[in-house]
Amino acid sequence: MSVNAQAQAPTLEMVAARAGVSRATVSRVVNGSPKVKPELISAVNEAIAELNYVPNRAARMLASRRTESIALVIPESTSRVFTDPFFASIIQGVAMHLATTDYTLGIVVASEANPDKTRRYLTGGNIDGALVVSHHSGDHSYARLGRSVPVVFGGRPLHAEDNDSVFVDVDNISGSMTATRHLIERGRRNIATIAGPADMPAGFDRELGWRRAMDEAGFDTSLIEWGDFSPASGAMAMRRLLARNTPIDAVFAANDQMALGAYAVIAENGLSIPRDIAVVGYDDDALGSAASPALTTMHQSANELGAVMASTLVKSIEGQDVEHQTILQTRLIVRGSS
Amino acid sequence: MSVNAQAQAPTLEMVAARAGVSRATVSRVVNGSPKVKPELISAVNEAIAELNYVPNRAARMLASRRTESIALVIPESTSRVFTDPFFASIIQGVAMHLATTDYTLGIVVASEANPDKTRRYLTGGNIDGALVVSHHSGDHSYARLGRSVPVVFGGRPLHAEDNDSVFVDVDNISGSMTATRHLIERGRRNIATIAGPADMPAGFDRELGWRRAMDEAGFDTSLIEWGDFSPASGAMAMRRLLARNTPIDAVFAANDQMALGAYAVIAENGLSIPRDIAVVGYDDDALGSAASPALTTMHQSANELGAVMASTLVKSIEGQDVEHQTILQTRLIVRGSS
DNA sequence: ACTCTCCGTGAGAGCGCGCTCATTTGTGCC
DNA sequence: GGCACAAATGAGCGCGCTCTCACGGAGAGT
Repeated sequence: MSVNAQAQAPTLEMVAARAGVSRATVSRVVNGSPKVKPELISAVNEAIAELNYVPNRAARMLASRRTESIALVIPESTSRVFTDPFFASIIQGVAMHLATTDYTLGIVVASEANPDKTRRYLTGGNIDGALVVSHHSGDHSYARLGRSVPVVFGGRPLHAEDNDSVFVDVDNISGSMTATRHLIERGRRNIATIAGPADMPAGFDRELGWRRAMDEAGFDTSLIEWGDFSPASGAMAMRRLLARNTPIDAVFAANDQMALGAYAVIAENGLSIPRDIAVVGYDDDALGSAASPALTTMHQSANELGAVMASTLVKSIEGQDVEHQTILQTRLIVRGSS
Repeated sequence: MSVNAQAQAPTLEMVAARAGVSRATVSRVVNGSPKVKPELISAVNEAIAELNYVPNRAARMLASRRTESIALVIPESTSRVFTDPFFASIIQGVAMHLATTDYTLGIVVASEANPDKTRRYLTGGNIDGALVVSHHSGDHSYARLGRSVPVVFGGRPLHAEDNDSVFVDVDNISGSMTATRHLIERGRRNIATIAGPADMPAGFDRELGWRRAMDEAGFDTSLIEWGDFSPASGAMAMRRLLARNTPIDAVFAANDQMALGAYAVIAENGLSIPRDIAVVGYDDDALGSAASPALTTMHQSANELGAVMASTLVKSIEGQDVEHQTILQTRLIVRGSS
């Protein structure tokens, strides 16, 4: 297969000849310049339609020095990037927003062989802007990138001096406070948490929110075990919590997957949700609503995060003013498990 | 923010001057031409390193008439494309493969305002190849696209005359036969299915596989209800099945989400999995393994599908011979629910 | 020793478009 | 009716690169 005929794609020149005008005029029409006679506009448009003309992206980039493309930089191991549903949603969200624009998306996994080449690519005029997302809040090594090209970060910067960089984040701290307070309002007192890794903002902040809400209420914060956000790790953490032989009447898990991992262990131990132990998760995964009982959770959308980041970046590329910080709110979804 | 300095990115010309050679030689080195004196190669490489040179993508595209970018065309409504985890995984899989190449990904949602413009874009020399994925097997309206540019389809083509097109598919039929036979081997006889929509290949084929396996064993195929792949629809389908008051000792659900929806209903009715009703799902969702009991399922990966499609397309763009049909195998994962 | 071949290199012509600047055409005013 | 001025259009250069082709020099053959 694939002799890739490709014929001869129509060019500006051909359209111009057909419409009886100059290239410049066609270019003006294509780019919506206001100062072209209406009759010429329609003549050109006709020619465009007849020839099935579409501007050549490469030529346009070269001439205008704008690439209409942005990079999504993910400083994580390749395998991680491409197995984690969080990143899948981010990518989807970014792609979703860009679909409404003329921008194109390139994905860069930064831990690739040649880190320098990555940086050169990013600063070498191949992209109009970059999105940087990582699970690890420490990784703001791309902060300097912002000097040569607009950058939007996903996740709060770790260092104070980064406060001139633009970022979008989900409000993990107040989200987990909300979740924990909800359990407290339900009359629970011995509220455990299955936390995520402390070196990820989502892990660290959600643990922090739980601590704050517990402190606020004057409750003990020793009931904590850590997982890695996988269902299996949630199950193991739950097992360790129960093994303490301390009263536990509620669990706040840092994500739904761990919460559902805990479900199984709670059931194994002959306990009932929510009667004996109330459970609240985080993320509003599709399956939380299908679990039995349906899982109470905090709704947040990586999808939305990606879309907002993309939209912020595009605005900033186009010279509009943008918020330096955008915090996406999460909301509590109460279901049967609490 | 964003005064976008962008300085002056080094050009081929500058590298040439610095290395004391001509542009052509630098170009040869950059593109790995075999016929350049070793000493010049290293001189050029030095200059490249010193200047931090990276080739300008746009210029390269223009001159070489190769864009190094491919389109992922998804003829579905925008909202569908960007909420369905199936597509997220496909995108991720494609991106994963392309990350190992120099290709860039553009996503096109075909139901956009201007279908003609989409087609013109695809045939207008803006991409080197296209990937077409849809849930709806009927949608091979892009078959003709293959004449101007290499195309790889996700999913089996519906029409026989399409058999010269290249596609990659997961083996839904034999996968669901395997799942059903597994239940039969476990001694189940009244095996129901919760099928997916018949206008999607995944729905249609998985239903077909169940029928074949049931026919093969001489069992009755009347125990069928349809859902839309969502957990809620699985629950409703299960409810309808139970309402028939016919003996049911197993359920094969066309995906894990519906299977887990059924879990809840089975529990509500005081039945036990797998003692009273064995359950098998499809897809190997992360949560299936965390459910209680863990869900037996068919493993398949949209991620892999995307990666294989991308790899096939790139090969075909580069003139290599490719399989016209690639069928990805699925495998049974036996867990506690059967 | 002279020509022939071949390999490595350089010169230069585009690729299709945007944009500046000169030119043409049209309009209003004295 | 002639002039100034504005608006609309066209001519042409250059973006950074690839690629063809011509050229120079080294080795081989007669």
